[in-house]
Amino acid sequence: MSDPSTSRPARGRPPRLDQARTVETALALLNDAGLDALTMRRLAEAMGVQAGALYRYFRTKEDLLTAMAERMMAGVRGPAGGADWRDRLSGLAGALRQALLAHRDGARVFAGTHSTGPGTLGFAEACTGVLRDAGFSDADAARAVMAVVHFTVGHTLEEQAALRPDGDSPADPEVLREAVASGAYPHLTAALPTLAEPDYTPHFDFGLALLVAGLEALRRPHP
Amino acid sequence: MSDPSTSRPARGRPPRLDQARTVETALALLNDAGLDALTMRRLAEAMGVQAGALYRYFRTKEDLLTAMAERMMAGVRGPAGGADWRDRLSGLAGALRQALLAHRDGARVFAGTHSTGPGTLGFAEACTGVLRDAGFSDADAARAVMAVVHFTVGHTLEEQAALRPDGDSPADPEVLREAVASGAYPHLTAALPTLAEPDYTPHFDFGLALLVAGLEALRRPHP
DNA sequence: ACCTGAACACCGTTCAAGT
DNA sequence: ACCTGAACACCGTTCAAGT
Repeated sequence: MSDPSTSRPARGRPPRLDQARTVETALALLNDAGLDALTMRRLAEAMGVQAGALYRYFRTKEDLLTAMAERMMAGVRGPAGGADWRDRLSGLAGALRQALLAHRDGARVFAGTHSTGPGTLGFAEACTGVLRDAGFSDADAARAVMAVVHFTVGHTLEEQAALRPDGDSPADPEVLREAVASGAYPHLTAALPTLAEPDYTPHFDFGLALLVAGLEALRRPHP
Repeated sequence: MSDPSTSRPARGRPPRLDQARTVETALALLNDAGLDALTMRRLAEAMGVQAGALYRYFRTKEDLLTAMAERMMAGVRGPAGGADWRDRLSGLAGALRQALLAHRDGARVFAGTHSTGPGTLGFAEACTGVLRDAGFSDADAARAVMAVVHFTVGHTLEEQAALRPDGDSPADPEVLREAVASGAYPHLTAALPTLAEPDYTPHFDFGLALLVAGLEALRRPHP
């Protein structure tokens, strides 16, 4: 029952690779080049190794991406325990958004994987705890956490997609402005100034406030 | 100013390919094999043509995926105009979810593209119209539509990911059950029966109701 | 005008062989 | 035990040449 990380005799040459350093390098490569350019070969090159060597530490590329998502979730914390449940939940959702924004294509990596590591589960545990402690039922707390996470991921997916314009085709708000100029979309025309806003934080805060207000209404059914 | 679809002399051999049929075939292939197996070569084979020929109709694979997303959005309608704004908005969000669920990996295709076609814009116009007609400000209507769409996409992404289990690794709820059994996640343990629920419709309805209730609260600030 | 055939520059993954 | 080298079975995309 000895801890292998301290007691293993380290027979043979010390490895040039390990999971943690590889994940860290992969996240750096992600930031530099984006998800589409993150290939096993390029990652191997960054580690000074052949591509095949990576498969001693990750069964598939998907496993690597899952480890990257788990690493992004490690250390995602909301405000301290004293705060109001509304602020704690909003804080956790905001911290999730920031964690995804911290790496290029972070939301895409997160949405494309299903980590069950301590970072991811700890975050879900914290969110659920805030709502259960606030008096919500187990089922309502579970569903509310799902709603908040799904909204946050959906929002950040869009935010990061808008963050890096297409290169060849014109930016999204431009196309929208043009299409709307035909006069066929009067409501979108009115909404355009807000839709074309480059700062996504107010959009996120608005949606999150909607969810929180909805939860509040759940507890005071008769206004 | 003649309509080219009727007046073009059709010189040369009639084309064996066209955009609409190709998109239709691609959506069928998507349903059969999933997004990862939808390659230009396989699509070409299904159309009885070489892969290079597709590039006469779609500049890139991304253009094809965008056309597929636009096709999925065509004909997405909510309930008729008489209904209450709450029901109309919920109906539109539900119709969006159903449109994404109608094709395997539909949410992934939608989230990965940015159609500015009439189907997509028409849907956004309808959503915005419901809220503006209900008296919400242009900015609130715009942000509320974004929140509803982002929640719906995030939710359906998860729903479709859960829909087809991994093959090799055990299903997600199973892993969750195991991790939670360690006792380190008391709140998740309580939430587990709901989180592991295979029917996602109640989860969707709950999140959507939260957003709608939040919008209601926006109009009656003092309960 | 429309499509073929063949190529280019890549992928993820596997595995015998070296050290 | 750890990594190399080389291969396998693919990709998206381009483009001269055929019809």
